Amino acid sequence: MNIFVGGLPFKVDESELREIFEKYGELTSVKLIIDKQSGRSKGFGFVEMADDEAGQQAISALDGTELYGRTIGVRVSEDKKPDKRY
DNA sequence: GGTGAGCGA
Repeated sequence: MNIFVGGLPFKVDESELREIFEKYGELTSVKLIIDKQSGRSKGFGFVEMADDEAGQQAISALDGTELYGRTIGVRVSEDKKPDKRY
């Protein structure tokens, strides 16, 4: 399941994001959005978990919690691509 | 820099 993660401190990277969510289940994908203008984190990212129930638990456990002094927001992500058929 | 939505195989 795809998960949106916002409110991240600009100091975290994909490796840290992965470690955080891996505590609740196996991850299949981790994407931390990097601003190409500055090369730094945009403060949010996406995490895909192998198990849907584990993803729900991760959202419930991590949403509203603090990370490096910042309160993060974790939500379910619908899709990253509109459509790829034609 | 802040409540945010990814762009590559």
